[in-house]
Amino acid sequence: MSKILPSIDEYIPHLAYDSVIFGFNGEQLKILILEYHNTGLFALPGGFVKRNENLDDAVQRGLKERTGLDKIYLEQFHTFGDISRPNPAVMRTILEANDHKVEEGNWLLDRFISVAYYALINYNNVEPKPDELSDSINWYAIDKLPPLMMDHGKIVEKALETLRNNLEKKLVGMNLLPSKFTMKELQLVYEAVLGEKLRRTTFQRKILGLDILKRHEKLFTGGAHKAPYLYSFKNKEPIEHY
Amino acid sequence: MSKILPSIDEYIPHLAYDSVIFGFNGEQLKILILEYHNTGLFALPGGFVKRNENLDDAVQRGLKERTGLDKIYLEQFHTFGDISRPNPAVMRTILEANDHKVEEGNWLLDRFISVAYYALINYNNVEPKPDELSDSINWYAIDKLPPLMMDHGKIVEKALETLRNNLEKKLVGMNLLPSKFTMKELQLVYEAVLGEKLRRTTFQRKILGLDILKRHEKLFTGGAHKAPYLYSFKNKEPIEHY
DNA sequence: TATTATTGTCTCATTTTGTTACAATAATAC
DNA sequence: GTATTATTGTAACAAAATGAGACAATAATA
Repeated sequence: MSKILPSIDEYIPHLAYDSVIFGFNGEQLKILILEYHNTGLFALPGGFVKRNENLDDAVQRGLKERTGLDKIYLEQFHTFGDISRPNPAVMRTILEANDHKVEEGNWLLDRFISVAYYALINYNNVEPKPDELSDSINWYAIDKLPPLMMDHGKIVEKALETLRNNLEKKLVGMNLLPSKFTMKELQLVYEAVLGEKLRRTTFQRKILGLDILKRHEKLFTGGAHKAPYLYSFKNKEPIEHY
Repeated sequence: MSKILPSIDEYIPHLAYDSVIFGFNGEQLKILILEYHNTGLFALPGGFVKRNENLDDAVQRGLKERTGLDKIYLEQFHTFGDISRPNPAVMRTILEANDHKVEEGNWLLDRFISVAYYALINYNNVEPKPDELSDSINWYAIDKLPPLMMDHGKIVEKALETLRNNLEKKLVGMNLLPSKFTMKELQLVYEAVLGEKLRRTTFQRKILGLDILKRHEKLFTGGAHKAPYLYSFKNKEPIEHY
């Protein structure tokens, strides 16, 4: 059972990252949360930085291991560096629940500074995979998160705040939707992120006014009503077949 | 001459901070830049984080040592973590120019991840003090910076970008002006930060509309014209006597 | 062919912003 | 004193952006 722990020789001590991975299921904004074996502890997916690895690459690597997704839109939003934030007791609990013997002074029990990133991914492309210490990884709606360990609750809060503030600017980098989408779907994303309803006509006019969308064929869903157009972002190659 | 180098026992390895300290002289935005002894190298003021010290506190401490200012408006804006960023040769040059013998493997020559902060301070309250390794610290206008070492040029760029994006929101935390100031002075700050001229009447209406200013007595400068009012930010105690 | 739900667009009201104008000063020159 | 000058505070109107509602144009179904 007991796997090999990350070694201090391979990683930079005292430095970690945590990632807030946002996904969208069509109506709600969700986040990927890990649950550790036999501990009842919930946490953000995180990891360590190799000694010869760029910080950004370390996060991409962790994200790929967990979601299978490559070259994801990632944004660093804050570095958490209070002394109070790490909790050796929590770390020890996690490790021991996994049958690791943890000697006093193990680097994993030290103080950690954590660089936090958020990612916007397409919920449907993803097959979440737990890491060695966790028994599950699941999507949770942002208003129904379990209590998170250490300061991970604060990290999520700050991620959401940053995302809300930058929504306009980050629209284009957005990966929450498939490459072709309807105006309605885009509006739902906005509403899920901002947490408020928007007016359809104003929203449509504003988005079209930004001149960042390319219009494609119509989408016939079988509903008894006029069919909406599909759009894609001008700066991205749309994948054919919706 | 040779002072004692910071010891690995006291500080967290591989972790540093750099600060972009903005000041305003009435017309231009300036930044504090260090010059290292006998090297011709220019750098941002930075430092290390003590093992039992909050990250934010470390930056406050460094700022206080360099400017004498306490409890400054500081904002963390990015963490720079590329492997290419540190340059052991540069660090060795700096240390050896200060008559330090640097053994191979010294922690100061390692890779460093740097958390970058910017500060907004009142130019006139400040008596910049160089640190042990530097022979001078000076204000430089943001469009006339000397070539900075390592990635410090990029750090400044990103600081400016962040400041411009957040100007509205950070207005209140602003310390670029004395506690009482005229509308004209405030407009000059905006123009210096944004790098563009603004229209007087629109600016005035907009700022007053935010309802964050308290109006005080008039300021008589001796000019042959109507005297402007002095204002202060509602959330800050104005210091009497302009 | 009528009905229903939803979409794209138009119109008009409201709000915000851009621009100009102008009266109200503080000093100075006469 | 009184005219002159530079700058400020604010009003007034124009232009642009946004809010809110109306409505015709569909895709299905009854």
